[in-house]
Parts: sequence; structure tokens; C-alpha cells
Amino acid sequence: MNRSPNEGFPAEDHDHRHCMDRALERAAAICKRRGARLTDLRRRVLQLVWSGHKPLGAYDILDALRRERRGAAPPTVYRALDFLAAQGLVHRIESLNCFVGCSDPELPHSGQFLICTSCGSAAELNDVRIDDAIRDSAAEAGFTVGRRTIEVDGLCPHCQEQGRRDGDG
Amino acid sequence: MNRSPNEGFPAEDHDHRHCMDRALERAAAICKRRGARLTDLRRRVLQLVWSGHKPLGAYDILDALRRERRGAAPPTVYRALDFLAAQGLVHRIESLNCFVGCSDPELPHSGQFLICTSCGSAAELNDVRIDDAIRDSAAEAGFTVGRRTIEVDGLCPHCQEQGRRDGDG
DNA sequence: TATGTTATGTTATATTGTATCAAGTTGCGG
DNA sequence: CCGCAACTTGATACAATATAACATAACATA
Repeated sequence: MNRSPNEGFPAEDHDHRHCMDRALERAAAICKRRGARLTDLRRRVLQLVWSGHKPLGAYDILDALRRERRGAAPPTVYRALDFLAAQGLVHRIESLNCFVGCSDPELPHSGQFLICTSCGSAAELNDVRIDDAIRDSAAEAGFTVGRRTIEVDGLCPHCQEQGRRDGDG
Repeated sequence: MNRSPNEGFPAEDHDHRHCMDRALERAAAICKRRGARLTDLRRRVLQLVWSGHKPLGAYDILDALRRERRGAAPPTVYRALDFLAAQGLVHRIESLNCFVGCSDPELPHSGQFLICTSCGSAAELNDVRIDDAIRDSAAEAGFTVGRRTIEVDGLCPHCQEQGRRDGDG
């Protein structure tokens, strides 16, 4: 289940709007198939999470939501996020207390994230080797594995390049 | 975090007392070697983290500290924890917003944890296979790895056994 | 339409974590 | 020993994150 290198890091493409629409359609289809209701509110929160190109805090989402809905409050956002996370449409990044859209909602999985400490981007991995290593190691400890939180801080390729240039100049 | 399970710290029995003393001696030696100052306050916080047999929230520690120090406040605890974490004597568990003592402070490492969702215990792994898998996967994405957060929820052997008995009965 | 279920609105509050500045402590060169 | 610099702690205030509790609204469907 290896993914192409650099996935998640490329600069924003021009047909981003189009991607968003496609993604929302897929999300709607997933929910429908499961009998889960992707309401206007939830759809809007999902859109906000996906349109932020970096992990977004619940209160960032709340601020955005408040510009268009009179009564939005913390529970509004947290409930929507809980729903979206339960449907695998977003992941929570524990080490940042924030949320990102899932890159592959069809596949049930906990997220694996590469978080750039320089630019703040978060790329999702989904590497079976990591899961295997964890499952093996846990099994040897007699531990049954449920949800996994894998969050790796470091430097993305782009920021490494920046760093090299700064070092040279 | 749920505070009741850790309410009232267990009086340490003799075995634990002895272990604790040894561990504190080691911690003191490590700090001394590095020129870091393990002050009374920091030593006491470390002791509290180690004596809680489960992950402890910062405010749990604060409550305990307040019973013996008049002016203890949140920064008191967070600063001590920052120091202890920097020395590798404790780890932070991001998914629980709490802290546990490190099982092997001599070895520089980010923690890997198996967290039982039933009893709340947190066991530290330190499996190079997991680190290797992450480093490989990250390298393929061109990502340079720094701090790693590996937190696995599930059931510890003891709680699995409990569950089986309950199922049978 | 009556009814149970799910979703949202609304207010209040709990929990977790920092900023800031003052005061005390420690190590060290003079 | 004194004075200075760096580090540590005290103390107050506040920011940021998250949930409890209860009321109302929308939906599904018999």
C-alpha cells in the first residue's frame, strides 16, 4: 500500500474547486451507503476542513462557520467533527489538537501523518509496513490493537530544500 | 482526562519505594552527567509521575503538589514536566494529554505506547522495527524524521482475560 | 398526524496549557 | 566575600481546547 512519494505536499493545483466537489460527492456517496446523514452543516464543516491546506483547529473552523451561521458554538463544530471522524472522512491529529481531511475515506484506517514542523503541512501515509510492525510488536506483548495514533514530526522535502538554500546563501 | 481513577495516590509499598529510590538515583546521575539541574521540585514531580501507576494529567500532579507546597500553580507543573521530558525522564501521551515516566531514560527516543482502553494502563514499547518502518516510509516520501508519536489503543492481556471471563459467565 | 429518533441551538462550564513579570537561587569570576 | 549572569520558581492572569446539559427543530415512518 505504498503511496507515491511526496503525496500530500505538492503545491495547490488549479482545479482545486473541482477536486473538492468530487470529494464531497464521494463523501456523500459513502455516507448514503452507510445510512449516515451528511447534513448541510456536516458537509460544510467537511468542506472547511478540506479547504484548509493545513491542519485546522476546531476553533478555526468555528470562526469560519460563524461568518455564515448565526448560532455556531463549540458543540456545533465538535459534533460535526465527531461525525466526520466516525465516518473516516477526517482525522484528528492528537499532537496538534487539530483536524485534517482523510486522503482515502473508503478505506477504514487510523491515520499516519508526516507533519512538517517548518511549514505545518500534514501528509497522510497509509503504510502497511508500519501497521504490521506495530501489530507484531503489540502481539508479542499480548496486546490487542485498536486505534493507532502515528504522528511523525520532521521536515517535508520542500522545507529541507529551503533549509539547504538558506544554508548555502 | 478522567481524574477519579488516580484520586488519592496509592501509598507506595516497600518494593515500589525501593524501585523509586533507585530510579531517582539514576535520574539524578543522568542529569548531573548532562549538567542539568534536577531540583527538589523537579525531583518531586518526577516521583509523582512515577508513583502514579497510570498516565497522570498535569492537573492531577498539580493537585498532589498543592498538598505539600503552598504556591503551586499550573506553570509550576508544566515547567517541571517540560524539563523532565527534555531529559527523557518522562513522556507525554498526546492522545490522553497526560504524562508517564520513561522506562529507559538513558536511551534517547520518542515513546511508543500501548494504552489499554479498559484499565488505562500504558506500557512503553521501544521496538526498532516500528521506527524502521516509519523511517523507511517517511524516506520514500522525502521526509526527514524527527519526533515520533506512536500511541496504540487496545486491550492489555489482563483486560482481555477479564473480558473472556465475563463473556463465559 | 402522532411518535420516536437524530440533529442542532444555546448557555454555561470544565479542562488543558501559556504569557508575563517579579522574586529567589545558584554558579562563578573577580 | 561581592556582584553579576543565568537559571529557577512564585504568582497572577488569561488563552485555547473541549464537554455537560437541556431545549428546540428536523426527519422518518407508521
